[in-house]
Amino acid sequence: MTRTLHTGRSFKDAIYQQFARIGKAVASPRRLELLDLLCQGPRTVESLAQETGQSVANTSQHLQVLRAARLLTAERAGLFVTYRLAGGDVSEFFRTFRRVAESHLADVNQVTRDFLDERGLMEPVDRQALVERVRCGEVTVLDVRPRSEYIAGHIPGAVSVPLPELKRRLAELPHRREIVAYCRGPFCVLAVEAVKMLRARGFKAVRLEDGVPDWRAQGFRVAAGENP
Amino acid sequence: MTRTLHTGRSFKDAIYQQFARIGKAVASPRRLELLDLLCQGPRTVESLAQETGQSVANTSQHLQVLRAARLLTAERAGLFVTYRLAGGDVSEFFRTFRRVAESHLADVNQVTRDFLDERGLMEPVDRQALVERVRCGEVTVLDVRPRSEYIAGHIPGAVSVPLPELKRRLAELPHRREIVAYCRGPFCVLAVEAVKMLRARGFKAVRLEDGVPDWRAQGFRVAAGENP
DNA sequence: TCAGTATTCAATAACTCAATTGAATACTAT
DNA sequence: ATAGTATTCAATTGAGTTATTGAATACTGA
Repeated sequence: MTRTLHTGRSFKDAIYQQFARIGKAVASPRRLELLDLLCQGPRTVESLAQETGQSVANTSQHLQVLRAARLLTAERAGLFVTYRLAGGDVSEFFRTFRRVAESHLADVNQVTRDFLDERGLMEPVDRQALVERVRCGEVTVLDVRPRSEYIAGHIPGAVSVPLPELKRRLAELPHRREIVAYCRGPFCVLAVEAVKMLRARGFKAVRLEDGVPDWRAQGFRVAAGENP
Repeated sequence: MTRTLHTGRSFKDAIYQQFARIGKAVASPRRLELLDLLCQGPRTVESLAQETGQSVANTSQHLQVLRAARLLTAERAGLFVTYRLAGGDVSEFFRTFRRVAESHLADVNQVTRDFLDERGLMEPVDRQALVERVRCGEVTVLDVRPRSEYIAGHIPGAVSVPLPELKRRLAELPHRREIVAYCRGPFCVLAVEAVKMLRARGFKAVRLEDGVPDWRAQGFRVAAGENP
């Protein structure tokens, strides 16, 4: 009766080996960063390399690993190759992954607190109320990510002011009305920097922790294109 | 202006490195199998080693990796150490992981088809209707997993008949009424084997692809303990 | 065709991981 | 205490992964 000892062993081995392709793909910090960035929208190899501070060759190789695991697709357009998520469920997967890391790894919260939790920036924002207040013009929503990410998808009504431009575009912002700044998500520094700068100059600013994928996952509408 | 070139680089590195702890934990087929088994309920090291066909030492080491990533907790009781999921969200994470693998890796479906999709076993079962029919006594639900997994959690009304016992307990089963067999989930062979055996003996049997975690995730009640 | 640019490939060296082995530890029951 | 069992540890080996480098390829526009 060796039967029960290896019931479908070769099948199990094959299945878990396939599953591990996904696991191996998300086992490297570099690749997780690339995946996170691609959750914001499609990008070329070079722009990803620049954003992450890696060499182009290294970035290209990591992207190929992610593509081999079918988490990304690549498309050549002229000189450039654009990578994008292979589907909406990949973005959901990344969010689940991030949530597990967040809730199980105390170190994540420690690191985050050390870097981000300054000056009471962590007040939670009521999303449903925010939608209403934007519609009434009671609040200005600021998207401080690079413009290409804004175009790929943004919170309806949000104004695009990439962080590097913020300082010289302060005149465009209302001094009385509340400003809600958001960026890529809970672990992105852009909105935190923006809020710090705005507050230092007397604006009434708070941070929304959501990124666009989080906003979408909560069932809210997402706008695409150049306009708010 | 080197500022923008490495905005919060050390923070990002720290965060993604933490995320990668989870990724590395699920990068090994062996560990994924252990995680899958633990989604069915707590188990000791030795029973996991036996189930997976691995040495106890190797199993113990993999379990410790999963524990270091905070996906599992361990508790000693006498001679035995019992490992269990560190939280309900780990089970949800595994389900998401599995779904991504399933929908993006064509090979997973190929392998599954080769092993499981025989004799039209793949008809889908209507879950909501199943709940009703169980209540009315129109159908018998068979849990063919090991008894300990049944006790840890099962579909309400289901009868526990572990696959190795099925052959000699056929007399307990109704010949007219439909039998729905389930096991650990869509990639488990137990229920498939059960249905094959039952059909060969003239029973009217179908397979429910869900495992208990899937059943629970769909919002259905799960029963615990010895009784249906 | 040629120069120029974005991306990929191939080879390498440093590093990390997986499975095995045998020994050590933790605990129970006698 | 002692024997016996479950688990963990430590050391080893071979395999796999990462980042780097320089060259090759793919494409555009003159």
